[in-house]
Amino acid sequence: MPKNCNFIEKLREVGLRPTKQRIKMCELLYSREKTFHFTINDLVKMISEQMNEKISLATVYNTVHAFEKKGYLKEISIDSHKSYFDTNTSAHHHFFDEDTHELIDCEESDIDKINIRKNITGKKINSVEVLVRIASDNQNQK
Amino acid sequence: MPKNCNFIEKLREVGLRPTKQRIKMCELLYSREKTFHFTINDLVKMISEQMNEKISLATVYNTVHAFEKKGYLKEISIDSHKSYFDTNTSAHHHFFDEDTHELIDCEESDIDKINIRKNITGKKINSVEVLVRIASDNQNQK
DNA sequence: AAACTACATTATAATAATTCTAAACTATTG
DNA sequence: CAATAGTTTAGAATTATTATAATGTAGTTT
Ligand SMILES: [Mn+2]
Ligand SMILES: [Mn+2]
Ligand SMILES: [Zn+2]
Ligand SMILES: [Zn+2]
Repeated sequence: MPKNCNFIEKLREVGLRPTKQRIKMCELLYSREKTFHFTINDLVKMISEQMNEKISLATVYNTVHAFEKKGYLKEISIDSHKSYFDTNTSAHHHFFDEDTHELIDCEESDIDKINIRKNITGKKINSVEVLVRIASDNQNQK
Repeated sequence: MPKNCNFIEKLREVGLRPTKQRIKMCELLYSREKTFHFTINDLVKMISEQMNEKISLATVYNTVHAFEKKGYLKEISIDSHKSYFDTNTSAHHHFFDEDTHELIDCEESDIDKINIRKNITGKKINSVEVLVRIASDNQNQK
């Protein structure tokens, strides 16, 4: 997604009508310097706090899924009780903090390229992603 | 989990009362040669098909979570729309077939040991697991 | 072995997350 | 400025999961 952005054009490019609601959501999701992770709940809060107008919950779901389908968002399944989305849509690795339930992106350089030796006939590999579960190290307290 | 098994003893060992329902579920889950993956729905079907008596849905949930807490089952989050459990409770890697939504265990030898170069202060690594998403290779059709 | 107690099971209700519905609205096309 | 196809909306419906509270049972005590 671009930086300063003509979101209207970006939406048109993939065949999504640039409605008021979609443009607002683009602004919230893609105006930051860094990509980030959020839940639908987070996003609804962001919208109601930072926007004057309301967006129907159904539209938030619709729009998130429309963006996901168009490759503007990626769904991350880590915690079966919570569904995360990621504005970084490339295949990448994550740390998941089991204390805080925080998702942290892993830099390319933090993990060596992974070699899959098994070949499943008729199937191609779409992505290879690592999940590193972390938690506070209580061993370490002196 | 053992092979031929005194499930009663196994349950007692971890402080779970060996009730009729729990023993039945142990039989379904731990009498097979190979470990396997299932959803709550799968399990409910298995129970109603292979058992003469019924088990309340609440008990299925309670028992699965009791087993999970005691380390007899592991929850696998891969698809936010479905919650999988695994009778293989060790940390291990998976293939996920995006066509069939099938989870396949990855042998130890199929992926090299993963080296995490990033260190997050105050946090220890609990597990490192790889998810390889696969799908049918349509390129390959002649 | 009867009684006791703590824990477990059950049917059902409640909750939470997500999707559906159908009417009202709006961006785009001609 | 129609006409049209796609979109938003409030609210209903659906689904998965958890809570409730009455009943039942395993393990222990007498
Ligand atoms: Mn989705
Ligand atoms: Mn769980
Ligand atoms: Zn990420
Ligand atoms: Zn597995």
